[in-house]
Amino acid sequence: MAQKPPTIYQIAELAGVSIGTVSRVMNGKDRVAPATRARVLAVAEKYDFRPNAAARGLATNRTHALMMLVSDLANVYFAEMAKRISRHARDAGLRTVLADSDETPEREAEYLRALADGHVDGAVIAPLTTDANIPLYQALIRRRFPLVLMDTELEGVDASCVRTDNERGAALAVDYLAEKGHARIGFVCGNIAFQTNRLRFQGFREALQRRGLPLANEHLVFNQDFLEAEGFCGVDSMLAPPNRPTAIFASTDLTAMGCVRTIRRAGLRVPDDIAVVGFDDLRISAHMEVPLTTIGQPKDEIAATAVELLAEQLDPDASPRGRKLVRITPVLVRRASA
Amino acid sequence: MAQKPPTIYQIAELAGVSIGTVSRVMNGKDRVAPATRARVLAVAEKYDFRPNAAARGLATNRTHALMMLVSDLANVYFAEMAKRISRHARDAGLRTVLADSDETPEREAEYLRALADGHVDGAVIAPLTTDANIPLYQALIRRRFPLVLMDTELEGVDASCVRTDNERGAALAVDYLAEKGHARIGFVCGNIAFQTNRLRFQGFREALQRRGLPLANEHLVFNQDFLEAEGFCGVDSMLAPPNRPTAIFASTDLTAMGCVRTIRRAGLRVPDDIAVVGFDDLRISAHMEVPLTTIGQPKDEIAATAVELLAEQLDPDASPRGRKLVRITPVLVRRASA
DNA sequence: GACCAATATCGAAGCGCTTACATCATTTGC
DNA sequence: GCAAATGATGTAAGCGCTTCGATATTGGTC
Repeated sequence: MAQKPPTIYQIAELAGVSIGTVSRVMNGKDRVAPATRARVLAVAEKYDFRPNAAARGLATNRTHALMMLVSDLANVYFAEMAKRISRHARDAGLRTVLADSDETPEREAEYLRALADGHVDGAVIAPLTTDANIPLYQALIRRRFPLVLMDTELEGVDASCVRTDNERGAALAVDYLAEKGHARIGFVCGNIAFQTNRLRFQGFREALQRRGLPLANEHLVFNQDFLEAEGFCGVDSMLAPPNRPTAIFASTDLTAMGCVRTIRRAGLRVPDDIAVVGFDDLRISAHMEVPLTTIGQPKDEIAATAVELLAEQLDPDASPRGRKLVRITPVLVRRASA
Repeated sequence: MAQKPPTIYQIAELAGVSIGTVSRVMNGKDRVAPATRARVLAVAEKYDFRPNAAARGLATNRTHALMMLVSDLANVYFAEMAKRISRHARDAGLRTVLADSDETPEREAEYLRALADGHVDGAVIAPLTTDANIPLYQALIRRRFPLVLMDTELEGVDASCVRTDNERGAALAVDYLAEKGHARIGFVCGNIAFQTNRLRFQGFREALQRRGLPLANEHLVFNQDFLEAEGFCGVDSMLAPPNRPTAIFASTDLTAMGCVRTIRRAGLRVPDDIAVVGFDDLRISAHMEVPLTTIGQPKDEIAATAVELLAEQLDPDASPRGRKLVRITPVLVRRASA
């Protein structure tokens, strides 16, 4: 076990002041005579004094930490987001406590409940797309627990939310493809359990309609299980010659990679025979054998906004909480696959 | 801001007992009359009572949290490890606080120093391979702060450590390749700044010697910058016909993917013209266009061991701390690339 | 030089828990 | 039946900090 670090009492004693004064210099809010401040600081430095987090938390009811709850940390997208959230949180003076629900509502519930024990001040959550935990979310909101939803909104949960404008992103993809002359565009959907993917499909369909482009059922694939995350994408079904699409929009880069792989294995070329557009712009997407053309989520903007929205709610003297929905506009990233 | 949750006093009052009793039933260690326990539990349940973490921490000097410090959370390998660590930690009753040093010693130092403020009980750290922060590590050890190093050992830091047996892994790769008849085996090293990669190189060279296989300088590439992480791997240089290697061992799957890509772009086939073996066995490695043959790190075993080693140190009545080095034996995963 | 407003500092209460010890009520053993 | 042991619960002292009201000090002012 660790050895006892110095407490505020010892520092006060050593600096010849009261603990109140030490506290004030450590927090730098109140005025303290420059000489005193210097003396205290010197002692604190010398003994490597760090105010105990628990004691501070108990006294102020603030932990300076947030929980980041995602459904699968090993998913590249979430990993990238977690990194960014934790960086922005740090810049805002907050630590990041990690929580991975492993795509199970039970575990998500567990973490949601744990929020009440006060080990964090608030949470940034990429919720599972399921109704199971809606009541828990609502309870948190009712208690005015600081909360920001990321990526997916929750029906009946009046929380702030940041997400990419998925519908718009899908439209971007369709427009790009259409302008390149593609008339038969297929859609391969990542795990349909995610709201994100559903919205992308919706945006896709609408964009098609807007342009008067047809959508054949056999040009539509919906994935369900987690395997999709690795790019088993079921695109094979639409590769048969007669009515094959000339382009495919995949609702996720991971899915898109699966498509490219399958298409090439079938002896077809990307983008010559079939063009592929993904969504997300993961770090690795630029480095595939066929660098992926994709709809890029401005990840850093999303992360920054999420932390900002949370910080707002954390601010004790802020205006009354208003639900905010921030839609971030995605961007077309042209590379080789389309 | 959040609304006040109930305290132990209110629960005690409502259940008609003293706070001591409530505390005892919440912690379940001491004996309490079954009837009383039931009553308290009922009240606690009804009011959704959760003992305040800060107060608990202050009283017990335990936070039930660990810090997981890595150099880049968006690196797939670390993301996978973080997920696993956090799962095992959770199973051991610990939360995981995330820290990403972004590969800078300064930030690493910052987090190392933060450990002293007691917001976590211990740390699992994948250290940067640099001498810069050795003194900080030593200071932590001196204070007997619970610490487990992951993946890389630190000269002069007497801490427990779990890592894959990198030398052995490299030997595995060489042996496999040699037995397949390859005599000219090249080596492409991931970021040489990492100890991990250096050890893999060392193991590679030794295995070659042991088998009496030659190692030409032009069959050796060392990467330095972070780009390597995405698979820019500099393998092009050894693709010229006359003395081209027939197989390549890449010290990282990410690097191996870069190799495969480059090789195929050059119009050569993997594994027919050049076989490629990677190291790590990432989740995506199985799903590349050419599924990667690789040396698999038993990630879950590493994570479990790390948490275990830490838990040992956390246990107040454990035997005196002894430094432990646990080497996990990697495993050859045969797929298509070699 | 007395008085007042600032300014700097002290002192103590309190944050919500755990836990050692005290207390009280039962049993048990003889 | 009574002392002692045993078990259940209450009590209160911290844990290390923040913060608010009280106190001490300083420097102008007239």
